[in-house]
Amino acid sequence: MRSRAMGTTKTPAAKSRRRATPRVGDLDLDDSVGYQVRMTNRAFQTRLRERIEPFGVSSGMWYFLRLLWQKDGQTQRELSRRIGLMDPTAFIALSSMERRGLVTRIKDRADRRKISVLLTEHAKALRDQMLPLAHEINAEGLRSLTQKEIKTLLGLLKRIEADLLANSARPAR
Amino acid sequence: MRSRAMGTTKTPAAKSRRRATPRVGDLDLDDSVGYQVRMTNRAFQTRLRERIEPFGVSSGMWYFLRLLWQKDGQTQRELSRRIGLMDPTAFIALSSMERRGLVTRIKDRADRRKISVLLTEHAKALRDQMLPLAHEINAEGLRSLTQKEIKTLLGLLKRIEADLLANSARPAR
DNA sequence: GAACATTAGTTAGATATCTAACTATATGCG
DNA sequence: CGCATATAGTTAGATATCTAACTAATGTTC
Repeated sequence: MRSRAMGTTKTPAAKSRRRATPRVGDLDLDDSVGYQVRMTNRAFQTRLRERIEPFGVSSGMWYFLRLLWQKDGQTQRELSRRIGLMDPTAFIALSSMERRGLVTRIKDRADRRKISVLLTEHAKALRDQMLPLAHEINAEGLRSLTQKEIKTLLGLLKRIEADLLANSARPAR
Repeated sequence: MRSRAMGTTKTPAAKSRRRATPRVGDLDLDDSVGYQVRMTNRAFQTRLRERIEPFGVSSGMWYFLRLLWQKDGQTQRELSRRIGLMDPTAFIALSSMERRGLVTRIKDRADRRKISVLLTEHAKALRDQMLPLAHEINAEGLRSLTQKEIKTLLGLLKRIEADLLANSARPAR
């Protein structure tokens, strides 16, 4: 367990000089939603990586595969927008996917700026093996939660995300 | 809005060839807790980065600062454990913090394997300016949530994290 | 007390992600 | 038409993070 109220107990090591700055709110990490979201995310990422690496798929490729399994032939821009990643990130992920033989990229002849991303037969075949993994990881992480709690959680997280993105300094992507 | 049920509606663009692989559970990203946690985390990270970069502090350094503001002079290992990062990650973060004049590192004379990390005066002075930022970001992200909802959220996230880490393939860190 | 095991830190190499700035193509408008 | 603007993709460079393998110091055990 992470200790709480660390700021107020006088541990031996924290001795003498501690009175230069006044206590300012002190926000314990245990009570920080941002911190906890980060930790939970890392736990998910770690499990995901463990499961999918044996298939030669990295965690960065996973969400692209899932979108492409739903609808093949999307452009890089469409994919990056849907996943919520910046274009360069998508570019790198898709390049490495091409190198690993998961996708091919062909120029759109109607609009030559666009590039359609197409699954290879190999990547298509992975679908039935790999989609169940998503269920497994969810089952593992959510096994102690009721359906109702899951709905609540998703709702709360979406509200937070929306609120954070709402008054962005930047043009909201 | 991200579209749901994309796998079952026939969008014009999805035309002809779509019948190679059978439908297997299809898990929409909108309903995936893992995905949503990831998105919410990214939103937090982005806001955090915007706020703290002007102070010459990167998001990776932030959690170290917060721990050190609570208790100065911890070892790298203690810090990485508390934050939940691997040692090399902490090493890199602390090295860059040293380069930027936020911390100094001195060898423990009793146990010369250990290195104590100490805040510089500059980093100590940042505390009062920067801690309020954490409140601001929380306020921004959580403004539509009640205290009760926040408690619920934290509880659910911690349960998920614990469940995911519980039956880890690896020795649980 | 010498051999083995553990602990703290580090190095190396991979992936994931961002911002900023660039190229190429397409579109719109006077 | 021809220039200005917008869009799709790319490149460059920074940070964050991981695993694996290494060094150095300490602790343990017979």
